[in-house]
Amino acid sequence: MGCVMGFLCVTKHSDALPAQIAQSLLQRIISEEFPPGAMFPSERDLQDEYHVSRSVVREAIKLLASRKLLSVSHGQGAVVTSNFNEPVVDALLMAFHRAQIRAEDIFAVRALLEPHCVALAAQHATLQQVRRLEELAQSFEVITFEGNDEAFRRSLMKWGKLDNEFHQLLAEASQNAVNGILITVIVGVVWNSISAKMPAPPPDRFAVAAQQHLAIARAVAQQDSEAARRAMVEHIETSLHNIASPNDRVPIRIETFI
Amino acid sequence: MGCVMGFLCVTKHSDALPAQIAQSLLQRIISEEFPPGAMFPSERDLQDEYHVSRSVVREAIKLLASRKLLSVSHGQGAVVTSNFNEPVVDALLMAFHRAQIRAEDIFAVRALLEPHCVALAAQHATLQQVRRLEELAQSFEVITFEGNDEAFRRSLMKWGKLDNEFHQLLAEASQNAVNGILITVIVGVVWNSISAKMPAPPPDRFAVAAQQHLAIARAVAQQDSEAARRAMVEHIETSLHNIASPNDRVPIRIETFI
DNA sequence: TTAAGTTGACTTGTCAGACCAGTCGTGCTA
DNA sequence: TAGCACGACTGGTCTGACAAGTCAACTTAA
Repeated sequence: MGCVMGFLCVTKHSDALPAQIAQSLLQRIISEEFPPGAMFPSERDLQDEYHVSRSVVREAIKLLASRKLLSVSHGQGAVVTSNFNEPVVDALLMAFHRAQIRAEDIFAVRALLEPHCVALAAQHATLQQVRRLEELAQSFEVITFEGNDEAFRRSLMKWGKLDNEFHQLLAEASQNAVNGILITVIVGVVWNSISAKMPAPPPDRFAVAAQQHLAIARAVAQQDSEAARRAMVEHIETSLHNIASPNDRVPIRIETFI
Repeated sequence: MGCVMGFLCVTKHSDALPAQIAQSLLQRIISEEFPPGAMFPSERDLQDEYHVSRSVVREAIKLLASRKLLSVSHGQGAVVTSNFNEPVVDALLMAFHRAQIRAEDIFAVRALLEPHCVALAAQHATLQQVRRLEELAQSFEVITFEGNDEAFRRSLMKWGKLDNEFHQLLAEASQNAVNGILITVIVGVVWNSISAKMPAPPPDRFAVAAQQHLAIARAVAQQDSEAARRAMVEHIETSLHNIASPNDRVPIRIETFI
């Protein structure tokens, strides 16, 4: 009763039991006692271990799951996911929606971050990263945007997935992890939100973007920072026009937030 | 039973009741049916309204509270906070800790974002914003960093609060809300995390920073974008040396995460 | 009249135990 | 051997009870 962690036995019995247990569990996740991918103890087990009721355990688990640190499924149990970027995307999406951010503003920031980042990447990218980058850049070309709306959405999703990886890879190669996380997160916001509602543009728009991806990859491969920077500036500008109108607000997709 | 929103009555009874209700409530928060600061319905009321058990309602509320959209206190009830930036700070803190971000990397990104931002602010700041900026810049000077460690922490906290507002105000004045949110969030990370563990530096370090704040405010007041940019570059550099060693990792404060 | 204290009607927090509802492996049966 | 039924897990929901905190209205004493 109010006795957390057994021996630790917090006597102060007036404070958020679920939060305390969630904290304890989080610490055990961070310390890799429960490494990513591992099975999490069942609610009944935790109930016994912490000597609290199952409701408390459930709320604690819910707390962690809402941060996407656990993935729980009915009948099976919970597994540790240790997903630390997605919660940022979710929260940022919310903040952007709240502030009625325009697509234009997002791309203005990207136009600041990414050229700088790609210039760094041109200096620091490993051979392996360059190879993957070129591979990715080439795969944009084979995506076709013909057909009805449903086919367009499918293609768009494929494109978005590649685009995510492309920009994320560049960010990683820049050797500044903050850059990496911010760009990953912002690109995530763009694809999670804005692009979901974009109208189908003329197909050749994407051909231009595909060429730009190739140009960026080439410049990075040649370690030409300035060319890379220029190519990225151009690409960001094109992207804005491709996937949004400047005054588009960030639409919220509540279903992904909870 | 499994019948959400009364008339809506989702017959599919196999999926995350609490999440559905949290979604519904979130929508009602966003639509300002429950405006920020307003009292939230009690658990029993919601239980009746949605025709589910209290456990389900509690979990739904917990979901929203964990996103800091509600603030619930024992015996009183829950109030709507609509706090959309803090969740980003929390999540980002987590992501940074996970990626073992160095303080240096954070300040490298600030050195990219903030000078650009302050240059815009110099062009777009309103008279009111300029006044407040100068007011803030002056109040840094009167903070003294003498005395024992506890006194130092108190002064540091006061400084941090002002610093937060100073940089946030500049970000707002830049007229790019994305910039505003990102900078607010990053400054939040810095003050929430790194500065909590900083050792007490020689007091005159802060005097230099105070002077820089004044220089920035002056440049913005004179609408001199370039001077503002230069002053900010210098300031960011000083700040890094003031509040962290370059190789400091972002420490995690789990207690604030849950 | 005023100040302090008590009571009661709220609120959220926790507990216990029951049952429903999925998932998966075991072992029986055809 | 292929397929099915069962049982032993898992999480999901419901119920009703009580503890614990808060606040306002009401009483009581100065």
